[in-house]
Amino acid sequence: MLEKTFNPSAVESKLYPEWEQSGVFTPALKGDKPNFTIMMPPPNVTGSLHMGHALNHTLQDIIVRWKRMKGMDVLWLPGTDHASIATQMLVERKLEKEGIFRKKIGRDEFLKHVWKWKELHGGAIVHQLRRLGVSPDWSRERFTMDDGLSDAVKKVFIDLYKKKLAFKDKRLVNWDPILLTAVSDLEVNNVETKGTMWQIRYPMENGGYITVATTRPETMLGDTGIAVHPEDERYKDLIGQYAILPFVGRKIPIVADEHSDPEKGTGCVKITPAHDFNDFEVGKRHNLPAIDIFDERARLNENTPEPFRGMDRFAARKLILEQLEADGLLVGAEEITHALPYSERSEVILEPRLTEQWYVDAHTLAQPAIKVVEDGRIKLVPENWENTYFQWLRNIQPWCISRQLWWGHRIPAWYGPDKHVFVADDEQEAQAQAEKHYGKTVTLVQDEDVFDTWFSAALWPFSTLGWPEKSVELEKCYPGDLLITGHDIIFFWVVRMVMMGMEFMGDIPFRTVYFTALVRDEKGQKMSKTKGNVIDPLEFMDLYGTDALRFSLASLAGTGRNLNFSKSQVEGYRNFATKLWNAARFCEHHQCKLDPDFNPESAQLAINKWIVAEVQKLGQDVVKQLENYRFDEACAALYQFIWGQFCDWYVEFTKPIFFGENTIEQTETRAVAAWTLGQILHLLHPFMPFVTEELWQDLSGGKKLISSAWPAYASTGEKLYKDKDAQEGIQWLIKVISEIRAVRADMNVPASAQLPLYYAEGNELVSKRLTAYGEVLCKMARISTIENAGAPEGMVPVLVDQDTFLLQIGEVVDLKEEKQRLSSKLKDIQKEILQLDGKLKQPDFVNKAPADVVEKNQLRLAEAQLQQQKLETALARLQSA
RNA sequence: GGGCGCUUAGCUCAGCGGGAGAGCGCUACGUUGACAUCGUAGAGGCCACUGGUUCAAUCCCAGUAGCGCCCACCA
Repeated sequence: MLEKTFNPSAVESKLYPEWEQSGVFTPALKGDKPNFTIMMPPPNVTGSLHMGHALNHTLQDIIVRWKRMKGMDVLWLPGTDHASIATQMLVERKLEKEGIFRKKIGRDEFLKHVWKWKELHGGAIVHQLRRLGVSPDWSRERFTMDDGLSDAVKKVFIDLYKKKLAFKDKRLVNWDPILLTAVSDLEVNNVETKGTMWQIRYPMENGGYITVATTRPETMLGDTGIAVHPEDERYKDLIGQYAILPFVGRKIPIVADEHSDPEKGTGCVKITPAHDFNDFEVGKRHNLPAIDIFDERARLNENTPEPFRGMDRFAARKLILEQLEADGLLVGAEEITHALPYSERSEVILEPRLTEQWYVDAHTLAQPAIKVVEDGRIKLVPENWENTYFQWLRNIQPWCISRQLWWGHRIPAWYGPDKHVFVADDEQEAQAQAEKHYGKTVTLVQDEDVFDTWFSAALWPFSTLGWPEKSVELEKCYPGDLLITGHDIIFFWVVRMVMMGMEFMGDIPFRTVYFTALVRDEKGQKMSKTKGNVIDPLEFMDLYGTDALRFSLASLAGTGRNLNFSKSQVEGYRNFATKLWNAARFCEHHQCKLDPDFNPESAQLAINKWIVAEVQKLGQDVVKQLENYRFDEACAALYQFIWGQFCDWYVEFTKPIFFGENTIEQTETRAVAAWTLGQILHLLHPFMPFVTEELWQDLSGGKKLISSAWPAYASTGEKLYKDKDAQEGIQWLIKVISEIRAVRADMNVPASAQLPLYYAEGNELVSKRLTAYGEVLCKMARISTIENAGAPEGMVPVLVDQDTFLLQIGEVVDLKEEKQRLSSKLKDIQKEILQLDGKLKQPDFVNKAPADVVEKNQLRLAEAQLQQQKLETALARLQSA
C-alpha cells in the first residue's frame, strides 16, 4: 500500500543505501557488453555541494542511469581533487586559530595535519553527492593524491622533461604576496578599479626633464630605462641620452620602442623590467637590467634606498608621491579606471615577479588538441564553445606548473651544489644521476615546490584507470564517452585533459564534452557569499525532495550559458512528483497490477489503444532529446505527458470503466493502466530516481527499477504502434469535452448542473463516436443525456470541427451574454478568413509556396468558413428568439 | 581592442522560415470516490528597434540600442 503522500526524505534515505549496496553502480567490465564511460569532474576535497555541482551531477546521473537501463556496462568514476591552494589555506587558517603555525612546524608536520584533516572532513562533499541520488561506482573512487595517481603525475613530468616539454625558466609570473606562490594566468581576476595616473618628471643627465606617466609610482625604484616611440618627433633627440632616476640616482637610458604609444600619457614610458610584463619584454629588447625591488610579501627590498626599504608597496607609493610633490617632480594626476589583477584565491592584488619556475610547453601540446576538435573526433556541446576552445589554444602561453606550496605533488627534481637539476623518480635515482654527472657523491636538495593542481587533474581520464600500469579499466574505458562540466573550467581542465590524453595515451580522453550553464539566482546574478544570494541545494532537497531539485535543474538545462534558478520552479516540480504519486495511488486503488505476459498492443478499447500509442511516442521523444543532450526538452515532454495526458485525460477516461460493471473492460484497462504507469516510471527514472523507484517497487512487487530494462520501443527509428481510429477518436473526444466545458464556463453555468446535449446533424462518424464515448463524455462534461435529435429553442451551440452540438443550459439563457460570446467568436473567425483568403489570392503564394503549405491554408480557410456559417446561423436564431 | 551570447506573456525560459508556446504567478468558479502540493475555465505578447532577403520573417542577413560573459590590454 502506498502512503497517502510521498515522503521524499524517508524514501531517499531508504533507497540510496539499497542501490549502493546492491552493486548496480559497479560495472562488470567483462565480456562483450557495450560499455559507457564517464569521468566525474572531481570536486575539491574542501568543497561543499553547491548548485553547480548539483546541476552537472544531475545531468551526468541522468545519462548514466539511462545508459545503464539500456543495458550498457557503465563506468562512472567518482573522486575528489586535492586542491592544493584551497586546502592548504583552509588547514593553515584552522591551525593558526589553534596557535600552530605552518612555518614553525615545518613541511612534514604540516602535511600530517592536512592529511588528518582530509581523512576527517574531506569526505563531506562525497556524502552530499549521495543525497543527490547519483550513481557512480563508489568502489572506484579516486583522490588525486592517491599513490597510483601520484605515480602517474611523476611519470608524466619526467617524460615531459625528457622530451624537453617541461623546463625550468626565469620569467615574470603573477605572484601572490599573501599566499607566497606563483599563480597561473587563469587564476587572475582582472577587476575594473578607480585609480590615478600620475605624471612624474625625471631630470635628464644633460639638463632638463623628461615626464613619464604611471599608475604605480613605487615601481620607479626599479626603473632601468625610459621608452619613447621611434617615430615620436617630440622625443627623437632624447633617444640614447640618459635620465637620472630620482631617489636612486641611477642613470637610465632613453630607448626607442614600439611599445610606447605616443597617444597615451606623455608618450614616455618608464621601464621596470622586473615588475611589469610589457616592460620585461622591452627590457629584453634593449638589454636593460631587471632589478627586483620587492620581497615575497611585496615589501620594498634591499635594492631600494632608505627610507623606502622594508615598506609595504602601497605605503611606499604614498611616501614616494609626497616626496616627489615636495621636490616639484610630480606634475600631474588624472583619475582613471583601469583593471587590476587580483588573485582569485586570496583576493589580493598580484605582483608581477621575476622568479624561476617550472613550465610546460603548452604550445606544442596544444597542436594535437586543436586538431581533434577540428576533425570532430571530440564534439563540444553546445557547438559554439569550439570558437572559445580554438582561440585560447591557438594563443596559448607556456603553462607555469610549479607552486610554492606544500600540499600537493612535490616536484621530483633534485639540485646539486651547483644547482644542476636531476629529474628522477626518487632520490635514489637522482643520486645515481648525480654521481654520474659529478663523478662523486654529492648532497642533493629536492625542489621545495609542488605541481599546480590542474597538472594532476589533467591526467584524470587515465590516471584514475591505473595508468601507467596496464589494466582492464584502461583497456575498456579509455577513451571515455562523455564529460559533463561547467564551462568555467574549459581552459583549466578540459583542454589540458585533451593535451595530456593525446600526448600520453595517443588518443582523445572523451568523445563528447557537454558544457553546463552557470547557475545564477532568479535575477540572473552570480551567486556569491558576499551578495548573500547563494542557494544551498541541500536546503532544497530537504524542503522539496531530491527529485524535485533534479527535475528543476534538468528542466533549466537548455542551450544558454546561464541558468537562472528560482524557488517556485522547484516547488512546481515537487507538486509534479506528488501528482505522479497520486496517479499511482489511483491505479493501486483500482487493482491495476502488472501482468508480464500482457501485450499492450492487444488492447481493444480506444482509450487503451490511445494511451499505449501516446506513451510510445513519448518514449521516442525522450530518447531523441537525450541523444541531443536537450535535458530541458526531455523534461518538458515527460511533464506534459504525465500531467497533461495521463493524469488529466487517461485516468479520467478509466473512471466510468472502473466504476462500471463490465469486467472484461475492467481487466483490460487495469492491465493497460498498470503497464502505462510502468512505462512512465521507466522513462522518468533517470530524472526522478527516487519517486519512480519507490512506485515501481510497489507496482512490480519489489523489482528494482534502477536495474530494469529501458523500453525497447523508446529508441529512435523503432516503429511505433498506431491505431488511427482510436487516436483520432480520442482526440475528438478531448476536443468536445473541452469545448463544452468552455461554453459552460462562459455562460456561468454552475459546475454541478447536469445538462442535456443535442446533436441532429446526422454525421455518421459523430454518431458512432457519441455512442462509443457517450458515457465518459457525459461524466467529464457534466452532460445528463445525449439526444440524437433536433434541438428545442434557445439552445447554446457548441462548435467542434464541422459539427454543431446544442447545449441546453436551463430555463434562463442570458441572451446578451450569449450574443457577445458568439459575436466575439465570429469576429476572430472573420479575421482569420480575411488573412487566409488574402494569402490564397496572391498568385505568388499559390505558385511559389510548397503545395502542402498551400493545401493546409486552403483547408484552414474552408474550416473557418464553415465555422463562420454555423456561428451566423446560431446568431440569427438568437436574434429571432 | 578581440570573441561569444542574450533581448518572446508579470517572472523564468522554450520555439527559430508558413496557424505566437510552457512552467510559475494572476483572475473567476469549484462539482465524484488519485491528488486543494488539486480541478475547470480565463486574462495577458507591435516575439528590443531599423532596414534587407523571401510569395511568406519572432525565426535568415545587415545595422542600431540595451544587457551579460570570456580573452587581451591599459605606462
